[in-house]
Amino acid sequence: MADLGTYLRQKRETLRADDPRYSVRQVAARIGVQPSYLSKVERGHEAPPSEATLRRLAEDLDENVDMLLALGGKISSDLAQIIRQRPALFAELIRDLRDLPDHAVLRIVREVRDGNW
Amino acid sequence: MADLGTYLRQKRETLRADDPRYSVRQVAARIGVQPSYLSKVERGHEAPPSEATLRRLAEDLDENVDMLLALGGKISSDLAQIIRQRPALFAELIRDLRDLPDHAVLRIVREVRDGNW
DNA sequence: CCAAGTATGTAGTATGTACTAAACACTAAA
DNA sequence: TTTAGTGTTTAGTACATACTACATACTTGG
Repeated sequence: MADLGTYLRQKRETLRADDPRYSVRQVAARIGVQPSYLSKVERGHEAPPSEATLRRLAEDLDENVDMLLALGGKISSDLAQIIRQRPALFAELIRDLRDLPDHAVLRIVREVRDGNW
Repeated sequence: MADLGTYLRQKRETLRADDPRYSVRQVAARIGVQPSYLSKVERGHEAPPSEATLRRLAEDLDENVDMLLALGGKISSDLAQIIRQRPALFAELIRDLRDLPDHAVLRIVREVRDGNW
């Protein structure tokens, strides 16, 4: 997978192709950071932004928050909290799911959602 | 649930009841920190230690690592990495599991382990 | 009672996180 | 040709994290 900076730049440039509102400066202004900072993040000259800033970026660029956070080396604080509430249980489950293919995990998601538990 | 400091002190004092090697000084020496630091952590006068230090503590006190990390507001880095590899998928699953009772989650763990997927 | 071991108080530090602020250099339109 | 917008460079900052080092005070077995 691409690193955060590369991914952000690519996405922003794509949006910018049909909308000039997606310049570094204007995106930065909308999400509340300095353009110089966003520029550095996109080029990997700066560590990934905070969770709050990544959330605003995800919204502005219409991207999946959990994905952007992951690229920034972070995990959504609401997920972290859920895990911390039952650490041993979730740790066991997640480690067991590490090698399962996507479709198998998705099947579990669906079963849980259907209430078969 | 108790906070990290209280929990650590309780556990250490319990061990110390039949083994003088579990004084603040001696535990601190074994896990490689200053006794003053461990003392402050146990009394909640200091922020939780790093993941590495919590791991050494867990081993010395024979405690569950994921639990101590959770009490310290952290998530094991290996779990974080597993989640970051498939962020959207795991995010969905974990949020769906939030309200499931322990026994239901355990059933999933067992099914995954039995290879019924 | 005193010496050894115990816990704790106070002060300070190195590194990382998450940015800001201002200036600079380029491009294209009016 | 200047001005409005673009991205970038450089320098610096406020706060958090994760401790250390040393001094002080308590406690308990011999």
